Amino acid sequence: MITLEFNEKYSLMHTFECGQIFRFKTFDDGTTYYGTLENHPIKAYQEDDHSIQIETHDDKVVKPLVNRFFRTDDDYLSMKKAVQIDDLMRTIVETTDGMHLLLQPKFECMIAYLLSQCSNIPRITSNLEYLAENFGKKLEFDGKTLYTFPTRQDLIHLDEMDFRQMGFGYRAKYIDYFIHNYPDFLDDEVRDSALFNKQLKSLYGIGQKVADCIQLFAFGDLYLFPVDTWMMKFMKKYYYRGGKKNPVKEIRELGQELFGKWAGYAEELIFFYARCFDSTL
DNA sequence: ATCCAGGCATGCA
DNA sequence: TGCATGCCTGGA
Repeated sequence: MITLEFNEKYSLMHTFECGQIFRFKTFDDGTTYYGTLENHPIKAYQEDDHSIQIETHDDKVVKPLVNRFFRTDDDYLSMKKAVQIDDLMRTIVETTDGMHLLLQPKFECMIAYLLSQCSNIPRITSNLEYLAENFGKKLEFDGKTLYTFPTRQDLIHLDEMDFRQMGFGYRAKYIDYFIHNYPDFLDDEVRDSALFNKQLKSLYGIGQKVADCIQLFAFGDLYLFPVDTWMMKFMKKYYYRGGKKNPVKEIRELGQELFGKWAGYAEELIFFYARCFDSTL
């Protein structure tokens, strides 16, 4: 048993349901979630508002992984203060209270966001689960059957046609290309954030939005403000006052101006709120 | 049924 | 640099 304690509220449900991650599942309406990290089974349980408990098969090995994954070192209270720039943002912070960003395993995260374009959460989830169930490792844990996400080596024998048959559609060629042309820069010890963003965008199938999501969710660059259709609708309605038809670039920059180094947190709080709590969008 | 999703590459001004 | 178009496919 591993206990993670926080000064602030930590909501497992908000964290796993906000839309940043796809393959953690609850069977009890949001108190307990099951998933995997690397080759380890993870059961996460909401103990109280400020602490969660993790069960796995090897606490000693998994402890550093969950600390990293659940971002236990984030200065969440400073983030909340910084992001509450007006009444609307105060409402959003209150509504989504306890939602934390995660630091996701990078290979799975990259596949997930390559699959995300013109798709939706249920479909992305089922695409990822198909990969896990067919090419990952099966783990029995706490009465549940869990599947690890496959490594690149586990998928290297597959090609575009295989991925098309899995229902990936035109995204199949991006997955195929990524797996067979895995770039060295992803494993560089030292990263320059701006350069890294360009390097990601140079990959086949990765544009500004997917690059920002990968860099935010799997590499932890919290200042990024990914702009998808939800963010466009939200920002046009509440903050963006330009007149351009397709102001993705300006809205991305506006997000960074408004929320600074916490723009990534702001984006995810807004995304969750826009999708689940604002019926006018 | 047509239309559109959590975008991107491509071709063209 | 900016904009239009096609892309797989499942769900409304």
